[in-house]
Amino acid sequence: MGKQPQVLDCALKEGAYDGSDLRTLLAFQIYQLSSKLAAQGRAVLARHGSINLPQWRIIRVLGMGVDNASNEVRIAAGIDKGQFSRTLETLIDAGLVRTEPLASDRRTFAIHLTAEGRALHDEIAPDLQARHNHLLKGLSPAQVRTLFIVLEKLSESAADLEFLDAARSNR
Amino acid sequence: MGKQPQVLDCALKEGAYDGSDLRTLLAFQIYQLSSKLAAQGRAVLARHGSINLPQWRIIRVLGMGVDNASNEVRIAAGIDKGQFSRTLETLIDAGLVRTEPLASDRRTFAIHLTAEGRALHDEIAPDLQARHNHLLKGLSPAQVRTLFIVLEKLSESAADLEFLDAARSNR
DNA sequence: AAATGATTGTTGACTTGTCCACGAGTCTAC
DNA sequence: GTAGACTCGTGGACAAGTCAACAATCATTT
Repeated sequence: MGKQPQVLDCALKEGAYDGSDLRTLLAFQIYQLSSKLAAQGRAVLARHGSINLPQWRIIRVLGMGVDNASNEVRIAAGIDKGQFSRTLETLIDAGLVRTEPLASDRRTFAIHLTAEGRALHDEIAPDLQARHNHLLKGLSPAQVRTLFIVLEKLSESAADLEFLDAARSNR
Repeated sequence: MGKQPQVLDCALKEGAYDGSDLRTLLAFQIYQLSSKLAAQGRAVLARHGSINLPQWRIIRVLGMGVDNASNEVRIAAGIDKGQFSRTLETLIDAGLVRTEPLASDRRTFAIHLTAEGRALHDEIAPDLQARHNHLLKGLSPAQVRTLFIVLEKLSESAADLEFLDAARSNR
């Protein structure tokens, strides 16, 4: 492991996070981390049968009781409308969720975990909790707190393109 | 924007980053951020013609002069072997890169940006630099430094499954 | 020198993600 | 009450990503 420095080496001095090195290209690094986490997540799920990541993301949202209205669940899961529709269909076919119409808005419906879906959620969640703990164990409490604050800010900055217009008008 | 708190609210007290709330599920948050950054990146690239994100990732690695050997470029770009092969083919067809055999290892080859590829890189890079700066502008220098240190640690933790065995043996 | 194991790139097959059109339904303005 | 704008879900089409088999090549072991 001597070949893999634990922290960015001193060639990257404080302030030198300007993207001039691949390791400081934020979008690049987030993409690579996301891919690795997805592969790790798939390996965990593979030990619990054939459920896939999109399906788990929906089960997780339902299991946490965030909301049951279809559009709210989809938004919380962060999934495209078309993909959500198709993935939900596979969960219904597998008997893991059931839906019921919403009287308040006939375009939408409520989604609930079935007993089987709840059981699968409760079976898988501990392993993903262990993964979560594993990811955080090398970080100090202050680093963890900063990380989540920063992720929230980045999520907002990632939602707009105003920087392009600013760049264009500064020429 | 009042509906979108700038920082995690006080329901998430220090230490409460255990994944019990969707906002503290690290893999989930990284996945959502990565998707948003990809969409933002596609919007930026769309202003420069028809190049796509996988192609840009390769051009960026070549433009930064990290390496030219095919496998090293692929690893640096973080792309699957099959996808890399296909994406490289589209870059060659578009006249943006050229390859030449490597005498030292006849399995591999060197990849170079053509003049046209270099010009495209130089045209696009400022907009993505502006995006990078936009992402970091709401963060303090200390937060930025912590972020990159943490991303590196997470990248390592994301590469193994030892936590599963540890969890199983603790039962 | 030959056998064996590992690496690298291509290709096929499939999964997952994105984009869009459309229809049904809701909301708002008049 | 109606028209127009907008939302929500489905399905089609395509792009992007993953997985694996195979062949050629290199490295290691015998």
